[in-house]
Amino acid sequence: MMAEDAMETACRSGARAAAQRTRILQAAQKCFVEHGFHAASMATIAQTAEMSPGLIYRYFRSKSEIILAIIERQLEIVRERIGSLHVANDLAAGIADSFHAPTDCHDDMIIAPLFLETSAEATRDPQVGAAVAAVDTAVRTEFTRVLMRAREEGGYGLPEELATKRALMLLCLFEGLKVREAREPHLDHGLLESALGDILGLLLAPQSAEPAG
Amino acid sequence: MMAEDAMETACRSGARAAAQRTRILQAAQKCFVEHGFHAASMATIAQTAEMSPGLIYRYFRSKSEIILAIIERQLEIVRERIGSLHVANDLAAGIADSFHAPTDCHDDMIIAPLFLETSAEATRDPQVGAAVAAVDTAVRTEFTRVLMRAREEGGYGLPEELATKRALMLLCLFEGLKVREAREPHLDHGLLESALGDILGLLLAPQSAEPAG
Amino acid sequence: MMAEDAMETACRSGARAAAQRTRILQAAQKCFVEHGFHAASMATIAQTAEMSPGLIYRYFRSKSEIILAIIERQLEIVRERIGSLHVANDLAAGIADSFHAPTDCHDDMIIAPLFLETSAEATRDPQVGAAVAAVDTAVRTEFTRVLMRAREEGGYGLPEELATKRALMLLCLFEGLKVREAREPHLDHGLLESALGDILGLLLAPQSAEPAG
Amino acid sequence: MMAEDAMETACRSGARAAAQRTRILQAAQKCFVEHGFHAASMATIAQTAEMSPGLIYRYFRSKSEIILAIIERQLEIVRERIGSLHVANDLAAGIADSFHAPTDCHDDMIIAPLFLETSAEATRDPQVGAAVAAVDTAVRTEFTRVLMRAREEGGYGLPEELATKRALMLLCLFEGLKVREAREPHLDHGLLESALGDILGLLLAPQSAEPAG
DNA sequence: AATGAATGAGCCTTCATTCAT
DNA sequence: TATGAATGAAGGCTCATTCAT
Repeated sequence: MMAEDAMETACRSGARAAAQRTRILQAAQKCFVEHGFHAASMATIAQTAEMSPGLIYRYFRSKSEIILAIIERQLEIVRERIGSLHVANDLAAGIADSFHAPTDCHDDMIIAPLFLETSAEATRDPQVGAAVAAVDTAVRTEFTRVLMRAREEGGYGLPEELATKRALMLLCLFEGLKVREAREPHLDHGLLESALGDILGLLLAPQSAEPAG
Repeated sequence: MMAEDAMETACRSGARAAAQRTRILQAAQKCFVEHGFHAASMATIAQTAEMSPGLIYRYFRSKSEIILAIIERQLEIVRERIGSLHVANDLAAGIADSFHAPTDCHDDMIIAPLFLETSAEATRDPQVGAAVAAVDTAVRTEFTRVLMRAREEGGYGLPEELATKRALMLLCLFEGLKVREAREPHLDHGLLESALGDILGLLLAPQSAEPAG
Repeated sequence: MMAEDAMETACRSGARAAAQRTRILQAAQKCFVEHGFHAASMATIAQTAEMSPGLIYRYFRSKSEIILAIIERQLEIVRERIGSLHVANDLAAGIADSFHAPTDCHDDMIIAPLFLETSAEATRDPQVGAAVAAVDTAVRTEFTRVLMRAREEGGYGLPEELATKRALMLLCLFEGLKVREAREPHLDHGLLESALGDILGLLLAPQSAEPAG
Repeated sequence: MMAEDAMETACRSGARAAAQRTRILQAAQKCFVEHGFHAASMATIAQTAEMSPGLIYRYFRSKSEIILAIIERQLEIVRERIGSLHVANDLAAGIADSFHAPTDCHDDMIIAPLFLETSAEATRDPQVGAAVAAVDTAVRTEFTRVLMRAREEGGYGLPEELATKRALMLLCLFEGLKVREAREPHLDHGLLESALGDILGLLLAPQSAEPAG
């Protein structure tokens, strides 16, 4: 009721504030991975972030805003990854490795449970649905572009129609891997890598004559 | 007063009891799809089932038992579907169609949001994790078997190692489709069908000489 | 709404009805002893009485009416026991024996937990309080009368004032034994009997010269 | 901001926390006396304590923990009282006075309804049963010791066997008084005091020759 | 007379959020 | 900025009671 700088309604700015927000988001992500969006309580998040529950509300308006931020960050990671299709040499190995990576609070990974809950939430929350659809469309578009690009330019030289189909299937495949990560975490690493090698070989092979579907 | 001594699944037996259980499960499934496992309240489920909250507990011991029952039913559907790979003629079309099917309480469909939440839950609840892993392993095994079976016997005549890899990728692909269903519900139906046709053609093609990965 | 014999508002009459009431009361008593007045549910009582919950309400208007009936029966037993002071020979042994009697549904025993819960309830429910106080006063009066009666008439020949005091103390003693029964159920039987013999000897001894209080 | 690192009894520490715990326990005791352990609701307790229901759970894990705390406190009072037999002068008056003391939330009194419900609960809850039995045994032991102690040392000079019996009977008598307090709250004070004087005179009298039982 | 399915109020408990300090 | 005590609205679940059969 005294010094009350009421002009800062939303979030804060400045280096300190950013650090706090990051701290909270990392804690929240850890809790969400461990318990899910709903089962993770603000108290637990606060404890994990080693701060008081009240303080969190200085940086986020609500729990749902934190969830949105986490989802947004996950989408951001996807956006950052767009284009990694270039490096076709060890693609299978890279993807397979990220499969068995530890679920730590790595800030640059698509965490399977978060991905799944986000995808489910997309069917309920229009805001999430729109954001997710936008990113996915962008990814498919970029995938398609890379598949169409000439081989000598680091692409795969597929004709547009085929590239569009293959891009979609690639996306499904990668997302399916996230599902697999959650449902069968002890999946054999060697099998996974060679299976990926096989299918990527098929999908990205230079086109001469298509097999009859 | 009708067939009295029927299968005693859980708490009560009898035709009436079975009908009530079904009614509850359908209502619960609807609520879970709309709000998620944890956000759906027993009160909402009761209202959807057009009964009082207390009555539900005559047929299910707890909310979590209902969740488990729903999950178990979804897994059951998967089990029932194992082997549909045989019918390779319109496989792509069939899968694509089920993609755009209405999300009604149809009792024989794998509902995308439920599938995703279940997969996420598998990460946390060991009971769910075990059930899910068991089913998935069975599916992969059956997929592999079909891929290995001779063409004249309705199979695809793949050698074992390749069949194992392709089965895994097929599973990922199908699961990825469920993700897509949630994230991009308005995906173009024709594209999806032809993309599926293309990739299934690649994966299930008769083997003469493999393309170099 | 059809044949509705509305003239039977309260309980039923007839041999069958009485038997049912008894059956219910015995079941209720057993449940109350095991779980307490509040923790025992009507469903449990019904199950114990091997009848449906609904049927109970044909014979008792409410659970609280059953509780009252049980309390009333316990008081009745007390009333019936009034006057047993006559038989002074084996009084100590008799009391001590009833201490270690099995807690079965014996219909003619003062059950310790019921006695205690009833006494507690007496401080809350005026109806119970009044009934209990009435019985206790009667008991004290009768005790006093016996203590005053001449020895040759089966009494103890105490003067009125002393008899009044001793009657009160005897009542406390007996009630204290009920408490002991609940709190120290494995109390040594021999000790109890001889302790009772000792104190009864003191209290009921022929009066020549009183000790100075 | 005051004495910060105090005794950490349960969940929280600090002067404020202790005060809150006390506040809750006093409110709970009042409610338990008025309604009984099970009939008193957390909402009522919270209202009595003039706080929100949720806050109680900051200081107690559950209702049952509160009940246990109340019971434990009552037992503690008994422990503190052990040994008051010394002061034989006005013993009868003192006991009689405490009989008619107001039932306020005095923190150092054995409240009759609580005592009775606790005793009944001892029959059902093993934890309560054990605690109660332990205290009672201690009390009897101490009573016996005092009765055996030489008169010149503030005791009553009874031989061991007799002391054991009389100690048991004294305990019953005192407990019976608690029953009486609940069942006949308007019992004549003068009568009670003189009756106690009489019986204590008998039980604690110097031993020369026992009367024949 | 008898059943047991059904109701709905109320109970214990949790938790997102606020606010005095 | 930071705390954590406090709130109060649900949430899951139980149970006395009713009623169609």
